[in-house]
Amino acid sequence: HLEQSSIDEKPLSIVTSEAKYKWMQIKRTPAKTAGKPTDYNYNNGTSLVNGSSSNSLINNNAGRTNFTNKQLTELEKEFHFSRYLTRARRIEIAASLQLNETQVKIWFQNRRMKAKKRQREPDILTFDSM
Amino acid sequence: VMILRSRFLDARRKRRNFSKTATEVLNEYFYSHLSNPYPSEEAKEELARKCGISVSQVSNWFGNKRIRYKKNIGKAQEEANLYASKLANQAAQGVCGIRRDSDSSQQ
DNA sequence: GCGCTATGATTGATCGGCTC
DNA sequence: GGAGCCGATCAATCATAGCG
Repeated sequence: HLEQSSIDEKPLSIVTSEAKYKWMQIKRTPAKTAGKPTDYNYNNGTSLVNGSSSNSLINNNAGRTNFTNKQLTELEKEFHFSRYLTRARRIEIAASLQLNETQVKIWFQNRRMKAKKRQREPDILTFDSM
Repeated sequence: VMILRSRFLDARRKRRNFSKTATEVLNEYFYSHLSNPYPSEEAKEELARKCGISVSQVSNWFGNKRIRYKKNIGKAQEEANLYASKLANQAAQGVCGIRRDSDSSQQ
């Protein structure tokens, strides 16, 4: 972690947004998920937004993957069965859903956090409007 | 049925903008901690209480704020200037409602 | 209403820290 | 040394709110 930024403290009285602090320069490495032995990027960059079609829509190279409804449904189903995956099960799921192991692992991690958050702050379902 | 379920379970469909005072409170905090706008869990709880929103919403707000602020660096930021002068005035008057970042923390 | 921008929420993926 | 997990965050995107 970065200690004080080189240009630390004391913004100018007139913040013309130029005085940058460390956090303003944070950049994350693009995302390396894509190509992994287990998955393939069919669909070159094109994407059909959460389609009802079947196959994944992975961003060509790096970037964020858009899971299909089918993939999400299966992952949810699995999650409700067990919140944690064994290595073996992860491999199976990844293969059947054509995702790589890391994606499945991360999905479960995020899903656990989501569940935890919902437990802390339950959804207030409002059925008005529709 | 599944379609309807997913449709209505998508919380994004129903959204309210925060009250003006809530936004004001959040902005005051953000700009008075511009060197490190990452409120602690306790600070988030305090802000949530003051604004009448949840801690998650406070987190979302800061997440969006930081990203959008960064995207606007270089462009004119009236809001930033507005709060900058507001803070300057408060400092001049010794107002201590909002304590400014006195340290140079990280992350 | 329509088009466009502002804004709150969601989520795949990254980062640092910790455990085993 | 390394893999997986957690908690926080990033960054892109979605969907609606709000304004002219």
